[in-house]
Amino acid sequence: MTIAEVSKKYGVSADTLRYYERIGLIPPVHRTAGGIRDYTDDDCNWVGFVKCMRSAGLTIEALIEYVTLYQQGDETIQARKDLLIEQRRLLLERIEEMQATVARLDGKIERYDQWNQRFREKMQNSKKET
Amino acid sequence: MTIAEVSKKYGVSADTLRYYERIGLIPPVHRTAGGIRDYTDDDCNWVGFVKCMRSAGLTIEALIEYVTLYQQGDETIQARKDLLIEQRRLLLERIEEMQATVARLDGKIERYDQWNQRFREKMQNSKKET
DNA sequence: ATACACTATGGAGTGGACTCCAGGTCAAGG
DNA sequence: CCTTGACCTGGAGTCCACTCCATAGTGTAT
Repeated sequence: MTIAEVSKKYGVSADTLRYYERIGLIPPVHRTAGGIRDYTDDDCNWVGFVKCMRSAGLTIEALIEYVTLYQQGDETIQARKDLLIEQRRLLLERIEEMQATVARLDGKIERYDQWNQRFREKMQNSKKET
Repeated sequence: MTIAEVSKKYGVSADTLRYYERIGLIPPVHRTAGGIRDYTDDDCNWVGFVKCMRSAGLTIEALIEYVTLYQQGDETIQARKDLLIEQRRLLLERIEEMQATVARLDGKIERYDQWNQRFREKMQNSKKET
C-alpha cells in the first residue's frame, strides 16, 4: 500500500505517517527498490494501533518506548506487557475522571432545567396578568 | 483568597490562573483597592469548574464561550445549557472510544500472557533436557 | 520608613505534535 | 523519451497551552 492509501484508510495525513515513522512511533516501513514506502499488512496494523492509542490519549513517549521494546525482540515481552498494563491503568483512571466530570455536568444541566422551568412559569404568570 | 492560596488549593500555577483570566476562561477576578487579586468563593468555584472541565478534555474554546454567555446574563441560559449538553455528549463519546481502547489493550495483554505461558513451558522443557 | 515577600503586567520563550515547503526522485501513461 | 503526478528528505513554520521573565507596584512586620 502506498502512503496515500494508508493515509486515507486510517484518516492520518501522509505527513503525520512520515513523522510517526521518523520519531519511531511505528517501526520502519517496508520500501520499494526506489525507496518509496510500501506498507505491508503489519505496517498498517502498527498505524491502526498507534492511531487508536493516540486518540485515546496515550502519550507518544509511552508508545515510542513500546515500539523500541518490540524492536529489541523476545527478551522484552514481559516489559512490553507491563507497559501495556500500566497504560491500561492510566486509561481507566482517566475514564473515571471523565465520568465524574459528566456527573458534574449533569448536575449543572439539571439546575438549568429548573431555572428554565421557573422562567417559563414566570412568563405564564405575566401572560395571565395582561 | 490570594492567588497563591488559590493556586495551592486547586493545584494550578499562579501564572496559569492569570492566563485563564486574561483569555476569558474565567470571569474577571475581584481585586483589592491596590489592584491585587482577591478571589471570592465564586471566583474559586470558577477555577474549580474550569480545572475539572479542562482536565476532562473540554476545549478552552468551548469554556470561553460558556463564560462569555454567562457574562451576558439571563438571556443566554438556554444557550449555556445547550452548550453543556453538547459537551457532555462529546465527553461520553470520548469515554466510549477510550473503553474500546482498553478492550483492545486487554486483548493484547492477554496474548502476551499466553506467550509468556509458552515461554515458561519451553524453559521447563529445556531444563528437563539438561 | 525601610526591608522583604508577594503580586501585577506585557511580552517573550517553551514543548508537544504536528504541518508545510523547497528541491529533488520515482514511475506509469502517451 | 518525456511529462506529470505522487513520493522522498531535511528543515522550517504553526498552533496550543502554558511558563518564564523583567520591571514595577503592594503590603506588612520591624
